Amino acid sequence: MRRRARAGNREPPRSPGAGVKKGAGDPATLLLEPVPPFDFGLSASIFAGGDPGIRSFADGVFRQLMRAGGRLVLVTVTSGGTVDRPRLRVLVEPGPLPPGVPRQAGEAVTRLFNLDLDLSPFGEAVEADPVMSAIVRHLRGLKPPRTATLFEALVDSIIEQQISLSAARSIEVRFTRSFGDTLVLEGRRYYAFPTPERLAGTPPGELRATGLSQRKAEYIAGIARMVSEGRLDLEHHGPGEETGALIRDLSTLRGVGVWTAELALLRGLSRLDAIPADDLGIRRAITRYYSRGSRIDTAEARRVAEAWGPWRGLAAYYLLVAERRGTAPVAPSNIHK
DNA sequence: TACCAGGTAAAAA
DNA sequence: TTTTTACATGGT
Repeated sequence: MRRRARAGNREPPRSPGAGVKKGAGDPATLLLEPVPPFDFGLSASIFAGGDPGIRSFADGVFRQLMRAGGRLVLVTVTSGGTVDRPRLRVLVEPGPLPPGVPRQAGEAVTRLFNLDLDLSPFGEAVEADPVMSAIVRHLRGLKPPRTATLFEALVDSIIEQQISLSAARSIEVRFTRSFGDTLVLEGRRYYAFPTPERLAGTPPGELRATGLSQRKAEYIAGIARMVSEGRLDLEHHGPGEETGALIRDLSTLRGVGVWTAELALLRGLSRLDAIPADDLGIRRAITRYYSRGSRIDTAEARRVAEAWGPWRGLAAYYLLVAERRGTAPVAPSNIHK
């Protein structure tokens, strides 16, 4: 049973600085209480340097255009708490907002930052692994972000196939700026991730113009068509469905191999037991922290990941973040099997 | 300049 | 059935 991040909108209406502020034309402010421990600055740092029109984190302020209650809203998130008593302040614009929209925006932010996730069993599960334990202590309160939809995670993962992350990022920016719905606020234009409907109706040449290969454009258009025509439902999966079964289901889609399915489930559904073990970046990170030799192969990566149990995908994310931040590995000689 | 980078499907052997 | 190839962009 997981505790839930609570929207702190239960304050009396006559108290204007807390809870949801209601008023004609006004934006709304929410207070969220993430399940501790949660380090907002650390968790959001993955978004630093992003396109300010799409998703950004700078000077402690996160901003993104999201869908809530059927409309586009700009959410601005800042931290007002500590790692052990985390609080997030969420500004939802523009007003006036129909009833229910602020609450749904809060749920979208909760999903995006995985605020309901309880990290404590993860730390306990890797206690016997001195390498991972040291990283977990170092990155205490780090939660992996999620995408708003599984569709978004799937499309991003397809774009990221084979090419470098920096190449993929620039294509993703052009892709979202080209086909995403937009909102203009205070003279700035913001872009939401493109919908299946929009992508299904986009000529292949326009998709390719963002830098996608012919193949990837076909994969994305094909999946977008299936979703928009109701032949594929990515967003209503059975919560009891096993990750392995979901990987097999997604892998039947053209353009989706095991790597893509695992990455999409990790980022889109927060299936933290999914690990794209043949991923070059993950193999490099495991090599760095667990072997120090030349890059290990997929089978060896999966063998190392076994020790992390159902948290193997989250553990891989911790490795990647640790590597990015230059966290020094503890000596592998301390590892006892 | 050439090669590699968070793969995949289709062609060729 | 197994192996090889084409593909797109950005960094080195």
